[in-house]
Amino acid sequence: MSEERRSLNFIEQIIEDDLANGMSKNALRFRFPPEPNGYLHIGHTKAIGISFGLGEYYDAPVNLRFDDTNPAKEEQEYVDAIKRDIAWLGYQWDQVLFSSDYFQQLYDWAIQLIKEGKAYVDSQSSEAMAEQKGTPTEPGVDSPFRNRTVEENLALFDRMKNGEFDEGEHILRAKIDMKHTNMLMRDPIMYRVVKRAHHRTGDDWCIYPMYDWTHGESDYIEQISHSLCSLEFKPHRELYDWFLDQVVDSGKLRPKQREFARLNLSYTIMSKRKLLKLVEDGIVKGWDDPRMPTISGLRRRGYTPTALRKFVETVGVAKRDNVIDVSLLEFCIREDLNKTAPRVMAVLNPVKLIIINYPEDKVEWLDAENNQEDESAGYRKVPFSRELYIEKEDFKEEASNKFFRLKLGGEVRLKNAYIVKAESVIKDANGEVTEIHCTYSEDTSKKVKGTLHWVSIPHALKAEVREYDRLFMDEAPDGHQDKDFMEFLNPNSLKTIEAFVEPSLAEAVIENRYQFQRLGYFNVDKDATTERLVFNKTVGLRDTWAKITGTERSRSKLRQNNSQSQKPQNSPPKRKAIDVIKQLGKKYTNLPEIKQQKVRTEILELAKEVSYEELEPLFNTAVKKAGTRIAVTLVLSVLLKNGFQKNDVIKAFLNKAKQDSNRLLVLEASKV
RNA sequence: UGGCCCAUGGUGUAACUGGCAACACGUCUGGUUUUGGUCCAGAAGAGUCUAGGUUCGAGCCCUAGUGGGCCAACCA
Repeated sequence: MSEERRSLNFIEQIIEDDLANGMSKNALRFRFPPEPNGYLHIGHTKAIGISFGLGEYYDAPVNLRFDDTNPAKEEQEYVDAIKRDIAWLGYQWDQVLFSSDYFQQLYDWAIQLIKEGKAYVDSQSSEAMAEQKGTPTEPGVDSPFRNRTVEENLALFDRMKNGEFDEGEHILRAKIDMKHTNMLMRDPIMYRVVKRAHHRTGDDWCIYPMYDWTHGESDYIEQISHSLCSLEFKPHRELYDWFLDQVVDSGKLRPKQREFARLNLSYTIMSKRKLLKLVEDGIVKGWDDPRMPTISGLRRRGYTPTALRKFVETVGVAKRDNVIDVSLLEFCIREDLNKTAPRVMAVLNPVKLIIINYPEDKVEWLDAENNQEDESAGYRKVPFSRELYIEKEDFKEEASNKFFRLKLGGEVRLKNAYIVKAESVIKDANGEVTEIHCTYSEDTSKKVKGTLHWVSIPHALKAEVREYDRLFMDEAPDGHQDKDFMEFLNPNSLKTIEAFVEPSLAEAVIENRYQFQRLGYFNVDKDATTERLVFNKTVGLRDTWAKITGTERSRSKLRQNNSQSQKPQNSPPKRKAIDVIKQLGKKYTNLPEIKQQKVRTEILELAKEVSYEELEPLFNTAVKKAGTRIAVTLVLSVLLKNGFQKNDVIKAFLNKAKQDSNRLLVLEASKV
């Protein structure tokens, strides 16, 4: 974070206030607390960015704490993956810790609560407990076991711990208030019996603490100053504080939980459970499939830590529910790769181009700039010969002037090489062009409109290129109550292409990122071997040509259309009307009567062009901008123009006026 | 029917303790360019959910309403 900082978000504001109120800067300490039950995704990147970012900014320690209180779901594999991802993002944790480190302390505190009469063993079935818990609108009722004696509770809890009971027979609950408006405060469960080996503590325990009993106490043990989590934990805060109250020592720092809105990305799902299903059902090849929104998937896709961090920073921190458009993510990776990725030439959909006046056995090794955005990137050699591949889409026998590429009789520049002119074509039986015959000239100073990328056929390397499309067709695949997110799967999210690439790529190694010129950014997939190159398409270049032709599906255009259908653009006359209203309306009330007349006339003229459908929004604008009188005049004239009877109009008006209980409106309407 | 949270251009975030709404993405022009990329210049697009109130003045404060989210797992 730089000296010239953006405005503080609300969490930073809280911290600044704490600091101003006497908290020592040295007391600042944060934590990131994932449960090791899956891989981290782009949503976690935001949480990571917030806590670790704060750590970097304040030079405060950040713990990586695995919240591992449920042995049924957690695995070492996930612990390793999570560490790997965070490290890859470039963040440094202070300590790696586990909630399971605190099992003994938590147990001791639980005993203390039992002794204080603040916790009891309940022996009902989970169904019975659910029933007496009430609903958000109805209070719960006390458990019949709520008033067991301390001795009884102690004895039962001890036997729970010793494995004398099966899962579900008994649980330990905090004794708070079954009628509390916050459901979480209705005697929450602190411990349950789980007879499964824990990935770290093995069979040491058969009772495991619940999240609420664990989280705040763990923050307290670690002396976390600010415990930041996402919005859905807001209701837990009250309980977090209650549990803290039971153990906090006045001499020590008391952690504070604060909540921010989690990140949502359009066209993707962000739930570990659902992502797991994609993996288990074989929809994707694994957690790190390049189509996955996981950090490891994004990494394999070719995203960089820089881009991801920039993205999270740009997205900001607030409490409002949000859906970030994927185009922002794409912008961030393009911005980074544009500066850093070496350019190379690759042809994905080849057609032969033969230069008839170029000697058959001649080969020239031409200089090609690696990255014009980065002088230090230098040059490489690319071979040029009589027979080349170019993209099929780059040639048309005939085309309009807007088509800057190669057409019969037209000239085009071959990137890093010469200018060629298409003389004739050879077609197969289906009429498909199989060869384009050209002549070249060595004069490269000539101005031509188009530049094409190409590869020399005898020198080209074969490569597998994997192009990805979004995994889901719907903007919010898990946002439908009536439909399962799996229904929105895109059947064509992966396309595998056999491509030809320039020979310099023989040296490419896994995770190297390149720009295939005019095509997009690609990186070497981990499936690549010394014999076989495999590339993932990270993201395409911005493509204004695709937008113009509409040949290729342009996501931004689609999106634009979508948003337009949701909220139509103003028609030209309406826009004009609004403009006039804006300009004139402001001053209207201050104008002398004669000029007011003039303004009204003008508005009336305008109204003739406005359609009935556009009336209401226009009316609202008019009321705000120019006042009720103008608005009424305007509306009336539009209605009349559209063939309404004057009496009906006035009646409708009075109705509307009453409905909105707008006295002024009534007054004006009755005047007319 | 309860409690809590939220409400600013298409999207996301700003607007210091009230002073006529800014930045980024996206969109659209034009220019440069051996990438229809980058870069440069510019434009359109909200008057801050609604209605009241306080105030000389409200996106910021108050009240009511509307809309959305979260909360009834022996998950985290």
